[in-house]
Parts: sequence; C-alpha cells; structure tokens
Amino acid sequence: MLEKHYKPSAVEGEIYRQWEEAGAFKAGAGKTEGADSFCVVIPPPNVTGSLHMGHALNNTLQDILVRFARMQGKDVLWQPGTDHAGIATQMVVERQLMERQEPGRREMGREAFVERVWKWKEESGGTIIGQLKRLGASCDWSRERFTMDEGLSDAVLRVFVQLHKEGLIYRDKRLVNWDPHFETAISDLEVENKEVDGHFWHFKYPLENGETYEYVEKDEDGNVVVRETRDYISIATTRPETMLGDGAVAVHPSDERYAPIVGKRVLLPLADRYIPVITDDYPDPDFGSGAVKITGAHDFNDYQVAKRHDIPMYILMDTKAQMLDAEHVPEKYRGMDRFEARKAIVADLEERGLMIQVEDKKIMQPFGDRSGVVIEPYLTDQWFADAKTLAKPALEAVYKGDTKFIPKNWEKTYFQWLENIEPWCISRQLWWGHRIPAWYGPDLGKFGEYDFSSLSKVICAETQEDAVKQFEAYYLENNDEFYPYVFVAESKQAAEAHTFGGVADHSGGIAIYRDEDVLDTWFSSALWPFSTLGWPEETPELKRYYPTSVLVTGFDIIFFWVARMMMMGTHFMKDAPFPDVYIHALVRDEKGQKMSKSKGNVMDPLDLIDGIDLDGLIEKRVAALSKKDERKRIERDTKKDYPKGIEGYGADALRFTLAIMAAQGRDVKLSVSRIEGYRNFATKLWNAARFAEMNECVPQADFKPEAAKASVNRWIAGETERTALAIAEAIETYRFNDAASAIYQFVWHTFCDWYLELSKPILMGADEDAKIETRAMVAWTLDRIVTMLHPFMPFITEELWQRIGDAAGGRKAMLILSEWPNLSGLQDKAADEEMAWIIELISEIRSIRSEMNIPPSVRIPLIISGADGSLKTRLSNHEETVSRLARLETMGFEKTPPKGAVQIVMKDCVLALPIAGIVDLDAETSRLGKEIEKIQGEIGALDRKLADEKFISRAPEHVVEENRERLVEANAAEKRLNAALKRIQTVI
RNA sequence: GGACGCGUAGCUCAGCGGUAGAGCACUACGUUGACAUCGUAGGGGUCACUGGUUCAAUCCCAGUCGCGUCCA
Repeated sequence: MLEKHYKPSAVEGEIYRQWEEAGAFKAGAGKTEGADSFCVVIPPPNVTGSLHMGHALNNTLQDILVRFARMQGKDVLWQPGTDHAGIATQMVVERQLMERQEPGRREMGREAFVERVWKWKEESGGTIIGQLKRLGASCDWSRERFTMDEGLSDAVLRVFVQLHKEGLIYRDKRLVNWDPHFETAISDLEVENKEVDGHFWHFKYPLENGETYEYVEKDEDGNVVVRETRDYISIATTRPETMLGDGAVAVHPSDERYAPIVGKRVLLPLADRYIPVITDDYPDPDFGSGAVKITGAHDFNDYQVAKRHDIPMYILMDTKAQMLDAEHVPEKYRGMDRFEARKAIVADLEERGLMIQVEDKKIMQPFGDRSGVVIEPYLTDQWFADAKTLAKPALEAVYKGDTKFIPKNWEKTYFQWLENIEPWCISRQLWWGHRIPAWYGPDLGKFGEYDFSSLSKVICAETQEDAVKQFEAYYLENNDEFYPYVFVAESKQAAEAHTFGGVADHSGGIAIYRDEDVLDTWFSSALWPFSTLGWPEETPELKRYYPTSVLVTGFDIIFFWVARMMMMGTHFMKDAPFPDVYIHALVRDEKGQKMSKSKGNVMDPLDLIDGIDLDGLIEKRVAALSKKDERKRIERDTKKDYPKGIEGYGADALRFTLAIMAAQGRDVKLSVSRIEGYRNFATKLWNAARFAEMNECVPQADFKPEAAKASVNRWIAGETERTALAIAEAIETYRFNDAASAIYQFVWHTFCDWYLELSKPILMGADEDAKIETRAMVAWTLDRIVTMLHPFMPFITEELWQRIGDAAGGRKAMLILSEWPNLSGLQDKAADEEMAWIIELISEIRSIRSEMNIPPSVRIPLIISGADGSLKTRLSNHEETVSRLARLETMGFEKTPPKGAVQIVMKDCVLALPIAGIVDLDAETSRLGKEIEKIQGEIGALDRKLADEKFISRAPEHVVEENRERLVEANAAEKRLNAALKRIQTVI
C-alpha cells in the first residue's frame, strides 16, 4: 500500500543507485537495434565549483532530452566531465594558501603549486558531480572526462601543433588585456567594461623652441569664438600616468585649429622628450581639445594609430602595473603603482603650470572579471590563434543552416561576434593549465652560424623528445661545424644563463627551454565535443557520436565556448559539432535579480531539494559574501523572504519547475511557491496511483485500450494519445514549458479531476465487465503517465513504476529503459463528444449549486426537458456518474421544466433543478436577465459582422461559417433563456 | 551610440491575426471511502501608449514612453 505522501528523500538516493547499478546511463543502454545515435556533451562545469541554479536548469533540460531519446530507443550518450578553469581554480587555491598563512605560489615554486592544485582538485573535484547526480542527471559517468586528463591533453597538444604548422597559431607582440593582479594576459571576453566616476585632465604640451601659432576656434556658423597666440597644444586624457609613454600628439587632418603646427614637435613634459604632432582620422575634433596623445603601448586606439604611423611605443609598467625601472621613465616615478604615479604626475604638471583644468567625467573602465582590478592594455609577446580564418567555416555552418540556434535570434549575436573577431590571445601567464608545447633555442644567423644573443628559434612539438629532435635536425641542416647537442633547460632563466653566459658552445651543448605559459582554458574546452569522444584516436565512439545531436547552454558563453567549439569542430572534424544549439535563459531570483554571491540572493539547488532552516540559509549566504558589512541586510532580507527557511521539495519538483518555466527567450524567475506547487503535483500523482492501487487497478499485459467499450475509457485513451503526441512534439522542438504544461494539465485536470471521478461509479458499481475494463484502463493510463512524465520527474515516476509493477508480478525493465508511448488510433470522436457533454452538464449543475449556496451534503433532483431519444439514452447511461458528481437525488425527464425551478439552458436541452424553497426567485430572475443581456451582446456583434459585405467576401470561408454557426447557437440560446425567464416570472 | 529582448489578472508568466489563458495569491463553501501537499465554485484584464496595415490587431508594421541585457 502506498503511503499518503511521497517522500523524495527516502526514494531518490535508492532509485539513483539502482539506475547506476543497472548501467542505465551507459552509452547505448536500452537502445533498439539499428537505432540512431543521440549524443549530448555536457557544458563542463568548473571542476572545483559547486552547483548553482544555472547548472540546475542547464542539466535538467539536457536530462529531459536525453531521457526522452533513451525511451525512444535511441543509442544515447550523455558525455559528462569537468573543466580545469585556469584562472578561477588557481585563484581559489592561492586564496586558500593565503588564508591558511602558507607560503604563496611564488615561494612554493611552480611544481609544488601545480601539485597543490591537483590535490585540491582531487579533494573537491567530485562535489559538483555528486550534486548533478542528486538532480537526477543520467550522464554516462563511466566516461567522465576532465580537460586536463591525459587524453584531452593529448588532443590539446595535437591541435596546437597542427594549427601552428598551418600558420593559424603564431607568436606575436601585440597589445593585450593585462590583469595586473594575476599578472597574466586575458582575452577580451574576460574583461568587463564598467562606467565609473573618473576625471578628464587637460594639459599643455609646449611647442619646441618656444614656437607660437595663432589658435583660432570657430562655432558652427563659422564665427570666430577664440583667437589667441599659443605656445602649446592642449591635450586631454583620463589616464595622465600614461603620458610618459606618449609617442606623438595626433589631430584630425581637417582640424584647422592645429593645421599650423602639424609636423612640428612638442615637448613631452616630465619625460623631456620631443614628440611630433601628426594627423590621423582617429581624433574627434569635437571631443576634448581635439588633440590626442598617442600612447601606443597602453591604449588600444592609440596602438592602432601608432602602428599606422610607425610611432615608437614605450612600455611604462611591469607585470604588476608598477612604473618600470627603465630609461624612458623618470627616476622619480619608478616603482610607483600606476595610480600613485598618476597623482604624482598630475601634481608635477600642475606645479609646472601645465595643467589647464580637470573635469569630472563618467568613463568606461575595463576590469578583470575574476580579479576585479583595472585591466592594463599591455604590450607583450603572446600566442595568438588566427580567429578570423578559423571563424570562416564556423560562420559558414550557421549561414548554411548546418547548425541552428534555438531561439534563432541568437544567431545574430553569434554572427556579430565572429564576423568582427580579433586575434584570440591563447596564452596565459598562469601555472594551472595546459603548458604551451613550444620550445625556444638559439637561432642560426645568415651564414648558418649559431646566434647566441637570443633564444628566438621556436619549435612546437607534441613531446619534449620530438622538440629536441627537431632542434637537432634544424641545427644539423644549417650548420655543419659540429654535431649539435641539444638539452632542455629547467627554465627560461636557466636557458638564458647558459646561452648568454658564454658556455653555450660545442662542449656545453645548446640549451632550449619550454614556454612557461599555459593555454586559455577555453582552448581545451573548444575541443570538448570530439576530445571527449577520444580524438585524436579514431575511436568507435567518435565515429558513432560525432557530430553530437544538440548543445544545451546559456547565452553567456556563446562567444567563450560555442563559437570556439564551432571553429575547432569545423576545422578538425570537417563537421560542425552539433546541428542544434539550444540557448536557455538565465535563472534569476523571484524579483528578477541576477543571483550573485555579493547580493546574497543565491539559491542553492540542493537546498530546494533537501530543505534548509533559516539559520543555515543565512549562514550560507553570509559566508559567500566578500563585504562583511552587507551581513545585516542579507540577514534581514532572508528572514523576510524565508521566515521558516526552505522546505525540501525533492529533485523532481525542482526539475519540473525549471522545465515549465523555461520558455524560450525569457529568463527564469525562480519562485519557491512555484516549486511548492509542483511538489504538490507530485503528491497528486502519487495519490492517483494510491487510488488505483486501492481499487485493484493493475496493469494487464494483454490489455488493448483500442478495444475498450465504455465511452469514458475510450475517451481517456484518446486523451492520452493526444497528450503523448503533444509532449513529444514539444520536446523535439525544445519547447520544454509546453511539454511540461501538457503533462501537468493531463495528469491533474484530465486524469485526476475527471477521469478518475467519472470512473468511480464503475469501479464501485456492479457491472463486472465494465469494472474489469476500467481497472485495466486506469492502470494502463497511469503507466503511460509515469512514462511520459519520466523525463521531467524521473524519481517519483521510477518509484511508482516499480511499485505499481510489483502488483502485476514485476516489470520487464526499469522505467528509464522503457519505451516511450508511441500511441495511435485511440482517438474516438463520438466518445470525446459524449464525455465533453457529460462534463459540461456536471459543471453547469455544480456551478448553479454553488451560486445558490446549496451545500454539497444536500442532494437535489434534476429534471431534463427537450432532450431527444439519443440524449436520453446517453443520460441514462451516465445517470450514476452524473448523480454522484453533481450530487443529485433523482434524475427524470419531463416535457417542460417545472415551474419555480432553476433552469440551465444547454445547447440541446434545458436542465431544471426544482429546489423548492431554496430558489431565490428574484436572484434567479436577475441571473437569467444577465445571461440574456450577455447573449444579446454577442448576437449584436455577430449580426454586425455577418452583415458586413467585406467580412463575407474577404474572410476565409471557415471563419465566416464559424460565425454563422455561433449566431445560430446564440439565437437559440436566447430563445431558451427567454422561455426560462418567462417560466420564472409566471411563478412570481 | 549599436544590437537584442521585455511591458498581458495582485504576483510570476504562457499565448499570438478570428469568442483573453495557466500557476500562485484572493473569496465562498466543503472531513463526498486517492489526495486539506485536497475538492467544488467564484472574483479579477481598455493585453504600456499613439498611429498604420487588415473584413478583423493583444498578436503584424511604425513611432512614443518605461524596463532589462549585451556590445561599443
């Protein structure tokens, strides 16, 4: 016997264990012979991360697709794994070291530090996987991969070396986004531009040799506004500290104000250098003074100008953004932090009388998304991928429709980015990641002689041995003076010491060293759809599952990940990695706020599954804060929003909520009351099964729903078929909310509210044949329900499947591996029409009872008039059902309704409830009056419409016909209503 | 400044050329032998505004106002 309530906590763990034990998640489990493959690669979460709502949504949707496909007998693989998340993970471990007051990364040294990160990965790497399991994710865990495991690292090496060979990866000195906190380059995408309060300083740069010119400024109409003799040019900047690195001052070629001094030189104050005044299209004559200082090494726009005009670029800072100890930096500022230097420089310029003014100004400033510090444009040597070339086939795939975005409008985002893509900086000055497979050694000079003045020869190879061999071969071919003995030095420093120290020669050998940088994390995740399947090996899995079937992900990583997988997939596999990309929305809190640790509004999916008390919830939210002074606010808000903490609702309720709220193109505002509602839905289903059990409704192996006789049974069979079709279609088109709504509606309102209620008289009646048929039909429908609901609510459905099955002598297979209901031929128009009529009849009577305040305990008589023979038969057949559900005392037929009764005007008869003494005649008169008024309004509207020549001639035939029918019906209804009113009035 | 999206019931949201929908909340009644994590009934909307297209507009188009996100 089923208990009164379903307890997720008692069931979920055990069910999941059974699935795993049965190997139900394994690639190809339960597939039918010759089935198509269906493969999804999981967007790999950060290995040391923990599950948040975004993951919960993302993985719920994938699991729905995967379970649905598996039940359809496809050869399914859901490929799981985790990402090493370079910066994020390194940051966590460094912070940990600091908190524990242990030696920092640099003191430890690279090897020890990387070992430490691995240790941390071993400790916490399983957390998120465990959490995904709690959610019910049916990934093939036996195939779990990690971006830094051996196979995937091999793939990274292969890709790097090959792209390098093809010239699509190269080393270059370019301006990159530099994070002075982590001391590494980062990509454009890792930079967040924010508007902050800043200043706009206006300075004078004096002309060389005290020269002067006539400065003339005109307004729009050409009237002279300012005319003065100047011995300087006025420049404006938001970053005065970079002025030490200016290489020129640029003005727009059309700017007449500065025409007299173009080509002359100005003195760069403080630096005491002379720089030219040049023209370029970049300066906006209407902005500031119209003259722009050009600091090629510290500004992206200036960099372009400097390159165009071959202006020298002066690097001013070190990797921590402190002013460099270099000749072009005045001694005074050396070693200062960039912001300190700013203050000093502003003060010094002011002191020299070169400051014109300071404006307060909102400026856009770049910040590192991880470090939060101001990003410094920085001129360094980095590795770049030729994204422009790689993007072409990736774009082509979407242009051609080989890959489709759903919803489609994301394609625009994808195009916009890929069509304007910049070289992708793939090197990072970190320690945690794939070390770049490039080695550096001395090059050979013009005559094939060794050049020991630098280590500028670069060779990329998949292994160190191969790198050494290639260097040897290179030296051998180009210089026959002596046999090259090449060895790999421990570090760049060691190699340089060896090479520049004069020991590099015939006897000492030639030192090479491996590049010390690692690759951008996204470089390895770009390979994910094929590296996880075994590439570069030609595995059966690769053959079977690539291209994968669909990618499910959030829009926030279209650039980071999707676009890059498209590039790598089209390049290396000659095929886009997936035909469909389903982009889902962001999960926000119920007020529509983005969930974030700093706002303290984060919901842990596990808390919604298991529950958490108020103190625990507050503790959790506060612990995640970076600013401790926010504590009070979060405590207050949390107490207000969740005075009793959060009840545990189980994984099924959470999943269902996410699915039903995941309408395309809209964010999910998660509200706990919704989850509660769907928990109740689970209880409802559970109790329906309990009812079935109590009434001995046991699945019958040989039951044929199409052979059912009772119209109520024929009707529910047809409804089941309709629902199955609707759900399948919705899932196939990624309309998860429609699919979830369809099953919800069917289970609660069709099956529980009507079918079970309508079947009660039969189940408790005396007709044995009808009883047997109905029992079998209840069981059959319930089986279809748990099957159709399974992708959404896997736990409760599997539990019910097994417990219902026990009564029938066990199941052939677990539900997860059972067949999706592919139903046909069950719809019966006559049964549908008949049951719709019965349902309407019952609803009408109930409605009137309620309006008349007749308590449910009072049974009343029903008299039907104006019914023809077939209607009478129908009513007699359902007499018991109608009596029970409408709580009738008796049911009879009369030619005309009795006087003083409440009358319900139906399409083909009039129902009368002669409830003497209960009926308020005045109220009844006004009720009928209102109905007449309403129907007359409708008749008027329809009349007008149908009298309109244009409507008749231009509207489609079926619409006109529909309106005609409606008018006929409305007229008939009005007639009956008037008759009813007359009868009431005659009583009065 | 550009791109995308959103303003529909008190709240959260579906719908989308042809009679306005759901869940939650609300009101009334109710221990009817599955379920009070429930049942029955009900109230509640000039579908942001202004024009246009159309026989017909919440839906299509243009503009306005308000809000959000991304990119400069």
